[in-house]
Amino acid sequence: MKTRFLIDSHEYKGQLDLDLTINSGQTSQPAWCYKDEYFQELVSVEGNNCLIKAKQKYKDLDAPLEIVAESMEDIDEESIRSSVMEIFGLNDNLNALNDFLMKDPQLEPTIDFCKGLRLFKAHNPFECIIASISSANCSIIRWNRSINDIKKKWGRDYKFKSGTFYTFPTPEILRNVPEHDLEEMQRFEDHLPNKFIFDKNLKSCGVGYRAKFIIKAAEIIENELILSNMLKKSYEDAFNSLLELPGVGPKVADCILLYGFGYKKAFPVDVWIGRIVSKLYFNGKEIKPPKARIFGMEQFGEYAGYVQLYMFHYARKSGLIDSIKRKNL
DNA sequence: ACGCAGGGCGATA
DNA sequence: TATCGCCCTGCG
Repeated sequence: MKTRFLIDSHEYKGQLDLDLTINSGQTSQPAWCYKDEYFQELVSVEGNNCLIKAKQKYKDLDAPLEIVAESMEDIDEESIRSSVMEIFGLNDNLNALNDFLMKDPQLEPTIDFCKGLRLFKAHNPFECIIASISSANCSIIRWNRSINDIKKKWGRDYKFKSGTFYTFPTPEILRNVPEHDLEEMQRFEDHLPNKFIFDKNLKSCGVGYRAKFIIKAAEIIENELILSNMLKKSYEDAFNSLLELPGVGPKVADCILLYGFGYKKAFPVDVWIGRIVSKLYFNGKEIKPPKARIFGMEQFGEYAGYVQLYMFHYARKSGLIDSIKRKNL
């Protein structure tokens, strides 16, 4: 089945910069592959895997969003549309957000730098959890590569004209993956082919010491059905239950809640957000992450997630980041 | 080359 | 309860 439709800018509130949204390094999933003018990714819609291709028809933040969807099964166009709206944050009212930002002199300057920037929501919450664990103490390109490696090695492959795409493996698959090459080798016992290359273990995906966290987290998630219960929980309960997962501390938990489950009041504080908050709201006096998190949640309320996204992008683009290298805070 | 950045964890006081 | 050294890899 192949479906093509448009989402017009009057169907959502505010603008959309698709490129910026996909490539702003949000900890939900790796950036979508860009090919033949479309951003492309394999997404599960109503349990069917479906290639979604997205582009803005012309270079304008109010341009209609063109969607092409390809799948084996027939999938209701409305379902695809609502998945796309969710993934690209099109249900968020950026006009209201701008009104909020405008009232705060520290945030008002972010508006010009972040036009059309939306929360890039995870299409697969489990992938988002593993991506967030992988992202700890790690650069964006590195965890992006790790997640793509994991998909290639243990996901199901789907071939389309524009290339081969992979699902993210389920928790039951990932929990059984060898942690390192030694373990991979041991599983072959004495059937080891000569000249064998050990590249189907977690460490070979560049996740480093996080490999055991990932395997253990996959095991806990499979056993305890964290995913389906998550949305019924209050933010605080969901936060605390995520902290039970190995490799998940406050920052990673907030990323999972924000990008994976849509809790917009989450305010993930990494070193940069910590420094930016210190600079903008505490005269440069160093505020430690736990305090910065509470401050952000109280100060920005339901907009906290967006404020965090906008602050970081603004700081990168405006040169603020260069001026807050720790020494001259 | 080689030292540092990045978040979480477990040990320390 | 706060602080510190370590985990792994890419980059300057």
